[in-house]
Amino acid sequence: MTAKKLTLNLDFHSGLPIYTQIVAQVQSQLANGVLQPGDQLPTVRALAEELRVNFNTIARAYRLLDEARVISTQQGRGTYITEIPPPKVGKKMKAEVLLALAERFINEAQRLGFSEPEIGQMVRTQLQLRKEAEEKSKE
Amino acid sequence: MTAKKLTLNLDFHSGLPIYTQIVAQVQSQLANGVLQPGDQLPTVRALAEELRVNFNTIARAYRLLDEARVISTQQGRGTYITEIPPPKVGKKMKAEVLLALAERFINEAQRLGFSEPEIGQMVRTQLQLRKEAEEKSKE
DNA sequence: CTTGCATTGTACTAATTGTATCATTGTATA
DNA sequence: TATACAATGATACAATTAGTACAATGCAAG
Repeated sequence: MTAKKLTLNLDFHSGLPIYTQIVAQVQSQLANGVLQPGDQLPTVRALAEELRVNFNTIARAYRLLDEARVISTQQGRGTYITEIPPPKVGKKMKAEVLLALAERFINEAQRLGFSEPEIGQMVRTQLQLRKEAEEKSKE
Repeated sequence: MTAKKLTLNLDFHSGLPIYTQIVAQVQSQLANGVLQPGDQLPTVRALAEELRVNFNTIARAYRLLDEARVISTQQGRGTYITEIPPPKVGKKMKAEVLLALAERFINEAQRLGFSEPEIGQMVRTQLQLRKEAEEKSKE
């Protein structure tokens, strides 16, 4: 078993759902390089025991991360950080698709208590970071 | 689970609304140190049964305390005395969650072939629409 | 190579908890 | 008394987490 330790810090009284906190921290640790592509995450049951929560809560977090292509969960095998960044296989360039995505994102953020300015600021920052990263990689 | 006992003394003939008495006594016990930040309060139903009152009355009291930032009520979880010490940690974690949310959204949009300017434009548009809707509803 | 079993994630359901909405009650006041 | 309004109650709903059973995978024993 080569699963990483995955140290998570949950706040049970923050008003944020456990599964949301897990998703956030895994993505954060991936962005920080603490987690690397190919790393195996703890099993849903192992992490559940460590965090003292039900393993379905972990499964829910993993499912969200899987849907976001951040990790790959495989029944009977385990869960791994996705090896290659998601392929850009855009074919439906329809504005409606992007609109729906944006609405889902904004709704979820607002549901969790974030204000519209906060949301806008975060998106601007993230897009700017990616833009800079692209320019740097071109050199 | 670890909910405090929360001994309240209600006077049903004082002319003071039940929910007002609950609010006052919770605040009083917090000031006295009987209740500590992080403590979990009884569920609305448990406290309602103990006090022989409808649980909506408890919910109303909890809602007022929540609006006063004295407690944090969380659907599906419970209600907790607000943690004062780690405002920094709380903020940091919230930022992390929003960041993760934004990253998921942007990743998915890019995976579908949308460009960064397109994504930014869509979010700006949606936020602007909501802002206008809010202002209109205020009139 | 096959079989059995342990490990791992999945699906579905149940339980727990707060929320929203409207109805009822009771009381003050015109 | 009639009416208006605040307090409380009833009911249905939504969000989160937990429980249970199952399916896929891999590995080791035979």
